[in-house]
Amino acid sequence: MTALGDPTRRAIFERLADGPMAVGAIALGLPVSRPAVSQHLKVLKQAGLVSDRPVANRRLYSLDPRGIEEIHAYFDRFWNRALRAFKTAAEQRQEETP
Amino acid sequence: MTALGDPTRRAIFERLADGPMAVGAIALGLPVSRPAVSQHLKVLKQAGLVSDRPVANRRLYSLDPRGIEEIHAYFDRFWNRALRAFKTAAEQRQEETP
DNA sequence: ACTTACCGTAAGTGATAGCTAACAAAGACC
DNA sequence: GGTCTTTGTTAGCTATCACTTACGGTAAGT
Repeated sequence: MTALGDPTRRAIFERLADGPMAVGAIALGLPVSRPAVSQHLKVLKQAGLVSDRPVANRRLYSLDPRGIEEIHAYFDRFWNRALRAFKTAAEQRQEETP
Repeated sequence: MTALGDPTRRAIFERLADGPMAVGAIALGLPVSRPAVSQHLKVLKQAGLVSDRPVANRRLYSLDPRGIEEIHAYFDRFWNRALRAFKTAAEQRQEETP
């Protein structure tokens, strides 16, 4: 969650949604250097959001389903809790002004 | 999205999921000072994630449904895109090794 | 074996962000 | 009116972070 706070990291993350990519391909089209992308990928990997596998000369990075599922579930729970809070708040207001 | 990158801000955000709260009540129980909470709330408000209304001496902060819905929709789209990518990747692998 | 391509890591730098302390403003209560 | 409470704002400091440059390592191609 903290890993997605940086805009550049989100850009990388969204880019990977279309499929696996090599580091150089990601850096191309981003306004930062390739080592910067490497460091961001390291952070995303430690956060469990991406996974990498070596293929020939390069390393292909892909999204990690488990990390995404984790965030997805987190926001689902949160969304429900917020809805309950709104509901009870609405009920209380209705009791105040009958 | 960037607003939820900070852990303290997420703590405030999760705290507000149980219902509206005043600034002092939020600061109580957090390891930061009250002005820090005020600044975080300002950021969250500018991000459209919380809304405030004055009640007597204090200001009650609540979650903004629109902001939450926005993030929820974002992750839903992202989740679907990622699933499509995984599906096509699996199909390609199956073609490679028949 | 040599070169080229691709990637990770270390060191260093500039900037941003979060925090505290101090002050100012507005309402409630005597 | 005076005091207390609650909150927003500012200045200043510190630490963290994102970035670039430079280097080393590995695999493919000649």
